[in-house]
Parts: sequence; C-alpha cells; structure tokens
Amino acid sequence: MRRQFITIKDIARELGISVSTVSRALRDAYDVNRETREKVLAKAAELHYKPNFNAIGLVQSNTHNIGVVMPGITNYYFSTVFTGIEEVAYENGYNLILFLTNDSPEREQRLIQDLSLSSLDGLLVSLTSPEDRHYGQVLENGIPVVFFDRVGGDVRTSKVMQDDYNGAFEATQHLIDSGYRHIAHIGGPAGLAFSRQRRQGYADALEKNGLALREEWVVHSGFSQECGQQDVEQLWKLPVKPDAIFAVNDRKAIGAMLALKARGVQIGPEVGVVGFTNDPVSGIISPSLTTIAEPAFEIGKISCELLLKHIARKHFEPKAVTLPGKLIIRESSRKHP
Amino acid sequence: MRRQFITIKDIARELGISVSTVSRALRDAYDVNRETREKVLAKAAELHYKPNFNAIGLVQSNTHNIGVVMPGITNYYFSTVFTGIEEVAYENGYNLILFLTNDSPEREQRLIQDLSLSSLDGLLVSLTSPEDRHYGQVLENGIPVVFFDRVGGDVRTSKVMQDDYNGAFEATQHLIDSGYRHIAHIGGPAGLAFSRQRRQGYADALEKNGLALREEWVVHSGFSQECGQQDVEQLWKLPVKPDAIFAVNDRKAIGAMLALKARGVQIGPEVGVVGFTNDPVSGIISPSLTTIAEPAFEIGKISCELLLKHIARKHFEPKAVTLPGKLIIRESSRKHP
DNA sequence: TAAAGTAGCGAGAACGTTCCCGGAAACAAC
DNA sequence: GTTGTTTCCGGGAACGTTCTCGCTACTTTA
Repeated sequence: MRRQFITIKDIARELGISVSTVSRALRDAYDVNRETREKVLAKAAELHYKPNFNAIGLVQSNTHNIGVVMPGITNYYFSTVFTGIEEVAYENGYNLILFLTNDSPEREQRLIQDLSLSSLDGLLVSLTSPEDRHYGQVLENGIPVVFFDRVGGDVRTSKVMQDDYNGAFEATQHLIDSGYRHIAHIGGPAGLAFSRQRRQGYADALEKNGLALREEWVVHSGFSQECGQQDVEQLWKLPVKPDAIFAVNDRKAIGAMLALKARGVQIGPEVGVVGFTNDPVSGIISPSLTTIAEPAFEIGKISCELLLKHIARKHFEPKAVTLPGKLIIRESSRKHP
Repeated sequence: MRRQFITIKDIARELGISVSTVSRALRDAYDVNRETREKVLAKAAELHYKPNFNAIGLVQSNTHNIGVVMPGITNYYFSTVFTGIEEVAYENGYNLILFLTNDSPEREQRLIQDLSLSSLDGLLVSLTSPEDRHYGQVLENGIPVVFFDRVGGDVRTSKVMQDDYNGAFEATQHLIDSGYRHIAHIGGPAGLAFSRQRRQGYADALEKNGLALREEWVVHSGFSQECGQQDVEQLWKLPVKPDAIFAVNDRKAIGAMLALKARGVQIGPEVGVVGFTNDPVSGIISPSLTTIAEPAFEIGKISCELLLKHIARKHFEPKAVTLPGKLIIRESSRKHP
C-alpha cells in the first residue's frame, strides 16, 4: 500500500550534504553556493525527484489546491468558466478540486461540512443555495472564498458576475425595438439573485418604454429546457398571449422555441425569442437564437486571479467585478424579414 | 499566512487523554472504550474538528485525491463522463483534481512531468497524444491509471471505452438501409485509436454490403465543428459527390450539416448525415441528427469504480470494458419522407 | 593584526497524524 | 496467590519537508 518516492534525504545522502541545503537549493538559491545548487538540481533531475506536497503542506499549511464548487459541469456556461479558472490556476501552479452540487442545496451544505479545509488554499463558488451564509465559517477559518455568477449578499468577500440587469434590459429593449409589444419573461428560481436582476432589467425596460408589466406574463421555474417548454405551455393557456419571450437563459429559450414550434407558431415573425448565455447551440438551431453573450471564460479567469490575490494577502480588500454582456442579434427576434 | 486549525492534540488536551487514543477513537473503534470514544466524538464535533489530510497523507502516503486528465471539459461528452466520475468519487470520499490538456500533446507531456505523484492516489486519463507510453512512469511509481474513451495500447492497465467499431458499423449500415449508396466518412485525427476503430466499422459495413470504399471519400481532420465544415468543402470539390456522410462525432456532423445547408443541399432527402455521441444539440437542431448515443455517464462511473479497485488492491487484474452505443434514428438520415 | 562582517552549511525542532509496542488494570482460571 | 488473558491506553518514532538558529571559514575593515 505504502509507496516509496525519492525524497530530499536521498539526494542529500548521495551528495554527502545535509537535507537543509538540498531543501534550500531546490527552492530559492539564497544562502547556497551556486555549484552546490547546480549539483543538487542535477541530482534531483537524475533521480526524478518530485516534491511531496503533503509534507510541504503540513509545514507551510498551504496546499496549492483550490476548491471549485459549482452546480454542474455539463452546461456550456459552467464548463467555460471552469476552463477560464483552469488557465489561471495552471499558470500559477495550483490544482483544482472540483465539487458538483447537482443543483441540490442539501448536497452543497453537506459538501461544505465535509470539506477538509486544511487541504485547500481557497474556494471558488457559484452558489446553489439562495444564500451564502454557510460559507461564513469557511472564511472564519482563514480560507478565502470568491463567488462567481451566482453570488450571495451576506458574506463579505470578492464577487465576479455578469451584468445581469443591463443584459436583461438590453435584451428586452431589443425586442421592443424589433416591434414586439407583448413581451413575456420566463425566469429562473425566484430566490436567486441573478433571477431577480434579470427580471428587474426586463421590468424596467418595459416601464421605460411605457409598456405595462403583466404579472401573468412573468413565470419563474427551473433552469432546464423542459422548464422552458412547460412555461410556454402555461403562458399559452392565457386569454391574451404574448408576442415575444425573454428567457432567463438559452436552455429555457430553446425549450420555449421547441414548445412554440410544436404549436405551429412561427418564431420571429409571430413570436420573438431572446435568451441569455450565448450557448453555442443558440447559433446552430433554426431559427438561430438572439441572446446576450456572457463572458464566461473571462469570469473564470478573473475569479481565479482575485482568489489568488486573497490567498497571497490576508487582508486583500474584497472587490465586486461586474462584466458586461453583449447582445447577439440572430433570427429568433426578426419580426419583419 | 499560517492558519491554525483544531487538531487532535487540542482534543486530547481538553479531555486529558493521549493523542493516540483520540486518533483511534476518531477512526475505528477498536481498542478504545465506548465511553471514551463518545466523549472524543462529542468534543470533536464541539470544536469543529476537521482532519488534516496533509498529515494523514504524509504518514499513510495516500491522499484521497484522484487526478482526471482530459482534453477539455466544454463538450457534452467529457463533461458527462466527468459527472459520472464525480458521482462515484464523491460516494467514496475521494476528491477529483481536474487537469485539462486543451488537446495539446505537449501540454499533456508537461503536465505529467509536473504532476506531483505523491499527492495523488490514482489517475483517470483520456489520452490527448496518440500513445500512452509517457504514463508508464506513473504506473511504475505505483500510481494506478485507468484510461477511458481515448485509450492507448502500450501500457498494461484497465481501459473503459465505448464500442467504436460496432457503433460505426451500425451507423453505416443504417445509412445503407435507408437507401444511401455513396457514403463518405469524415473522421478524427488518424493517429488516434478510436478514429481508426470508427473508420474500420464504416469500411467493414460498406464491404459487407458490397459497396466499394473510395479513398477520396474518407477525410481525417480535427474534432471541431469547423473541421466538419471544411471536410465537406473538400468532399464537394470532388467530381463524384457522396450522398451520405458518417461523421466521427456530432460536432463534425453538425459542421457538415451547416456547410451542406450553406450550399443549399437538403439534408435527409439529398444527403444523409449520421453522427456519433448523441450530444443534446443533435436532438435540437433542424433537421435533427441521427447518431450513435455514447454511454458517457456510465463510462465515467465504471472508470472510477475500476480505478478505486486498483487503488485498493495493488495487484488488481486489469480489465478492458467495452460499452455498446445505441443508434438514435432522427431526421437527418430520412431519405424518403 | 585583530575585530567585524558575510557566505555557506548543518543540526534539530516542528507540522498533525498514524502505527507499533509496551504496560497497567481488571478479570478469569488453576 | 500466581499466572494468563483481555481491555484499554500512552509513549514515542515516523512520514518529508521547511525553518530557525548557530557554527565555521573566509573576507573585509580599521
């Protein structure tokens, strides 16, 4: 069971010098002769020496591990954020330990309880629960946390998110500019901050253009494509039907489009649809989906960079970074060909 | 910089007993009085004790970390495999450290060189390079490796893959059964084993049905959608054009479909298309894509289960598991409506 | 030429845990 | 009352590394 690796003791013995010297030589070169250092480096390479991070972590109590907590990894947004995180982490010699909550708040809770804080230097979190209080204890233990995308409001730390409000505003404004007047909104879970933000952007755009917000045209449910389909079914039971839909994300927008197609509704001319995310699918489907592109990769990069700063400096002042989205106009919002 | 956590020493001191006893009490209950054990457990909970995995790992030289090496995480297949891996790992108390190669063999090489073997109990790998020799050293160090999806042939260890040959055979047979006779194949990088397998399945299905394989109708390039588009451009320069395409994966199939659409070719009636993967997109696009569904989630689960067995038993006999794919018939291969 | 400074190195504790071994106490058996 | 057995607990080494301190030998300064 127990494995045996080359250690600095082996190097020291073979070279007839002390472990202290080997240790110094392998890190900074201070207090060690150039020749000695080169001999150590050569021997280390020859023996294929690999440092034992458990030992280093034990004495330095840092681990070069970063925990990433996400609802899932199978969708475009999160996997792209992760790729951004990975780029920065890899460059800085950090490993990423990925935890998935599967959109279950209970699992998120349990995960944090079980988390071995001593094997983590920091945490990058996109919340599953509507609140972030359970991360307070992590922070108190001196483990920096950076929230991205789904952020909370209770815990004082850095956050990175897209500009949900303005994105939603712009999306809705675009529908209005395209000639639609009866605009519905199919949103995410009502408890989550970004659901509220996007809804607010939608509502304010309506108001600014003198359009009334009809409560029955605003539906909140889950994130999935199926939810999008169900939401449309619900909307289409109403006596007065909308002529456009702003969806909280592309998956729901696509669900909505499928439901509309099934009803024989022409997307674009009859009913306009705008999503949010810019999932690659949105450019492939037919008609292609107008959407707000989220800077997912950037969000991953910036989150990780901020976390590294928190790790490096105990009292790094928390920052809140908001990145703008970008309206991508495609066919699903073209009323007049 | 240095953080302070509750240790078993603190528990021992507060309870007036030795660290050995606390250590025993927190693990198996053998050799420790029930009362003592309960007192320890209570105190540990009260102080919010969390074990230090660096220390445990140092003495036991196991870490409860599994490394996962993949080309990327942003596509459906790999993110789903990862989710399967995560399920098993989480149940068994293992953390996952995810490394991405970005489809760069050099980066894969460098990654393995840098890998701190002492902080890993095992490795789950989908190859980026066409060969697996560089993992030999990892195995020699006593770190079990399990390959999935893109497996190699040199290193003797467990492998988990889908049945590429039969999947490709079935896909091609389906095209023939549907009435297509001039079937082209747009494949992955020629060096990779599964590219060859799928190509062979395609070739054998042609042969079995008495159709000639035309070398100019077989194109090998990368994996991306753009590659699929380019491959079609290349095929459509030929004097005799194919009337069907079997693509090595859905992304290339979709690229091909976009290129065909751009040329005004009707997909289905004029040219049949079959992919491989069953990416969710394939059911959403129009026309929907006929494809071979890969058991991605299952592959993740089984790979991780096998790896855990290798970790538990030094001389666990390597297994090669092949999972069947499943033909999903949709619109893109419907010649006669 | 003596004092002071500096470069380079080694000894040994420390990090938090497990594990091996020895021993005390309690009890049973002769 | 001695011996043996069991139950429970403590001491201390070990894991591989860093880090602090102190020592030697050489160089510089006055």
